[in-house]
Amino acid sequence: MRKEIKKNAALELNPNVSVDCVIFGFDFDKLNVLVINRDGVDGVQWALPGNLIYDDEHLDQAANRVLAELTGLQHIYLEQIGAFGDPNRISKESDRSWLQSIRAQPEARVITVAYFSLVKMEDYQPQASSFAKSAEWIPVNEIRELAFDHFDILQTAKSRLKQMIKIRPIGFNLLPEKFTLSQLHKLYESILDKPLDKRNFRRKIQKLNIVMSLEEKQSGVPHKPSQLFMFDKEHYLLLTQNGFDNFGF
Amino acid sequence: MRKEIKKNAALELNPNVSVDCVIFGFDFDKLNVLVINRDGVDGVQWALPGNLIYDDEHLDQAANRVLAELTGLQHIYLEQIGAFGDPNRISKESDRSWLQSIRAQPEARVITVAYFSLVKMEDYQPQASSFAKSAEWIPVNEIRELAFDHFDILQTAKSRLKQMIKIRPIGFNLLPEKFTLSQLHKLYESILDKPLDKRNFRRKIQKLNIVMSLEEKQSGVPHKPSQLFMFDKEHYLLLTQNGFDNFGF
DNA sequence: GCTCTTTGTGTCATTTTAACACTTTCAAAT
DNA sequence: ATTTGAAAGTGTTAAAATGACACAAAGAGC
Repeated sequence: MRKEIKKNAALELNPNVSVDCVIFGFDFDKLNVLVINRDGVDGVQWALPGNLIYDDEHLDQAANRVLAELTGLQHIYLEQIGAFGDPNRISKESDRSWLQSIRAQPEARVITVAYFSLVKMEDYQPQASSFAKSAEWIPVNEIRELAFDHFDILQTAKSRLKQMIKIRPIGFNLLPEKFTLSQLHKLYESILDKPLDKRNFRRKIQKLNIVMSLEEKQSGVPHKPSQLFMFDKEHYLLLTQNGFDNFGF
Repeated sequence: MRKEIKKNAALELNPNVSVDCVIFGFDFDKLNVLVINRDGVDGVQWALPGNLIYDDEHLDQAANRVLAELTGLQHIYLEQIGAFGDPNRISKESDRSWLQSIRAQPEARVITVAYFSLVKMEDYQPQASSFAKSAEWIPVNEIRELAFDHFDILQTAKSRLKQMIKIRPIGFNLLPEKFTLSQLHKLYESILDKPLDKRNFRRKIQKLNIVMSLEEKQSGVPHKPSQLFMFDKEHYLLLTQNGFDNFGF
């Protein structure tokens, strides 16, 4: 596996530019992020899935490819966060030695372009491959440290997400087709990291016209079953494109 | 001049990563952007000030350096917009031939990291140097075409600015120390590209507590002189850091 | 049929918004 | 001295949005 990467690297990997992906997933309780454990690094040290780009590759494509290679996740809409590139970003010894083992030019200055996305956890069982020893969902709030400058990137992604939630609808990507308003509510609370009044939340969501109530209810739950909803794709997309001004909580 | 750059390039310029700067200025009437005309390109074709980074240089520093080298503008807070890097971004023949004349590796794949900033036009008289044949303020709305993918970058910067104006105070960087509310009003209209009700605007601004009325008035104007204001730096900075939720127009 | 758990719902006081027009002040021209 | 032109400055009102708050309904399991 690693050999194949090295071979390509010799041909066309750009030694100076990499991509890293922050993939958020929601387990109906809290936000999680997809991290990998690198082959060849002792002990457990999580990193965001990322690697060098090819010379003739669009950045967005590179992000999708790298994510797929390391975790198996495919067909995900990735949105750019920005470029990170402290020339001294390789400060940890474990990062340095790992690069020695995997890169043709381990000392090269690297600029990394970070991407993020929101996905339904249930639809994406991560499958580690390439230099990823494992790939797992970890609760965002439990993460204290990551390889390279990945912790910074994660923080930036989190705050970008908080910002985004106020100007665009979010949820379509994080929830299953049919969902309850309580789940959506919990999702917003997880992202904003604060409690939201249930009734006011429901009022606001309904006014956006992005959810359609189904005829169907939850079943098998040991309490009053919840009404199920779907997103109204047309309105949802419209708001995604145009954004909205006043959705502050 | 060009020779000096080439020499440094041979030593440590990173052939794959550049920075570009979108500098907005306000002339009390409309938004302008700072562009250069490149030496060695026939006719007039504007470009954003930008160039390759050095290998050991922070991205932010590189942006500041390049901006200073090309236009003379210094000590400006630059904020990152993101990375741009279509592998086919060099589509125009003029761009290609210009790179041939100036770069050690003119065909190299380049990722550019874009920055933007807001400045007081009066404080910054651009002084072209290095490979910039000229450097000028051009009204944003008159720009139809730029070199490379700079037009895309400009569009992104504009929309980022529109977004930013809703969550942070803006003006401190674009207006002189003492200014009138009408000037601030016009600035907001220029950025949002739509008319705003005068009374409602003033009410909103006052409620933010970021402006302090001075004892002083305009003089020499052929109409009722305007009250002068200053920004209340403390409150202004506080809001810059914390942002605000509801400042939609 | 009792218990447990989560769903689902309305009101009211306060704040925010958008729409709207006329008087004041100065410089310049007559 | 008077007039003219041009921008500054100011308040009200109706409609909409916000935030705070509590209890009945529905199902599963025992």
